[in-house]
Amino acid sequence: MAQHQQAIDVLREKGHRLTPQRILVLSIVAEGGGHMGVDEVFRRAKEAYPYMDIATVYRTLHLFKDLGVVTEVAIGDRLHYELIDPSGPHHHMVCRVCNGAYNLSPTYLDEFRDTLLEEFDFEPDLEHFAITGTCSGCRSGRNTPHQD
Amino acid sequence: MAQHQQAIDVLREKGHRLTPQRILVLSIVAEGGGHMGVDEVFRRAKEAYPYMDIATVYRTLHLFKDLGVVTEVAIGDRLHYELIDPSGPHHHMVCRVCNGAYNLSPTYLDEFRDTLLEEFDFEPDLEHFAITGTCSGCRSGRNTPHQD
DNA sequence: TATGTAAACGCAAACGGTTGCAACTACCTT
DNA sequence: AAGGTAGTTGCAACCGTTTGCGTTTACATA
Repeated sequence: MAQHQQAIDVLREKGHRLTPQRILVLSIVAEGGGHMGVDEVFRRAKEAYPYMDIATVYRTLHLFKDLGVVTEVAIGDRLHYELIDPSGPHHHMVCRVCNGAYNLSPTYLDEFRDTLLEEFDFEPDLEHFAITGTCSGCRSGRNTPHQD
Repeated sequence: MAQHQQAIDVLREKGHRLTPQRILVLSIVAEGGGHMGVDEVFRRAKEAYPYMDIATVYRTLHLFKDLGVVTEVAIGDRLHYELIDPSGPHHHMVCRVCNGAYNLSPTYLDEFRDTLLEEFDFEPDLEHFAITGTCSGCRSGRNTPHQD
């Protein structure tokens, strides 16, 4: 535990209340390791505390995102959440065949951002950004497709 | 009219039925010029044919997308549709302040695609892809924000 | 032109996500 | 430690979108 202690401190500092529901959601996201879908967070939260409401999960995750303690990642048409990465921000590549997710350093997008700024004076939002595509294994037919 | 005659031919060739509803939706999207939200398509369709159902609009737009006669563009959290551009595919830059949309030539993303392929053997789906950000006018404070 | 059949429709129910509201509670003040 | 209050919760209603299903209809065939 205490992997997310600083996240709790951020809550306090910004004047938000430390409710059991918030601590529960935070610990679930923290323990999950990678990014986690809302349904998965809700399922685990309800296991621990049966009165947990899905609206509370959504509100809590949005709050954490606004406070910058979790990052929001669009995978397919669903949003996933993960504890902010202490090793710095990164993007995601998600394979639409096997659903595998890979991290991508922001340096690969920096060049693209610079081009849009120079050419069009347009500042793109590329913060927490998932690129869908087909990964190496699935392109070669080595992987078996994932169902869900 | 007949701006979308070839789209109708594609329907016939692929063995789909030419229903009045499909022709209506197609002509609405074609006449709209730029990209159009589902609600706008539905509103206009219902004006012309009051029995029109929202489910039919969704199914029809999805069919047109699969057939490649319209392109689907995510603007904010809603999908918009436009007739396939005869001058070739393009991406969109959408300003999150004023909602303005700008076309972007694929050449700007080609380099990025090549990098991902070379470095990770990952083939990104960048076909019809909208980049959110802040446009020139809004960055300088010249524009007034759009409400909706 | 009449007939048969699968495709497409309209409707209603269901889905994931958001919002309004009354009840509750974390936390500040005393 | 007790009280007051604004922030938070759970519930239910709602929104945009999708899906299941019985009915209708476009189109192939005769």
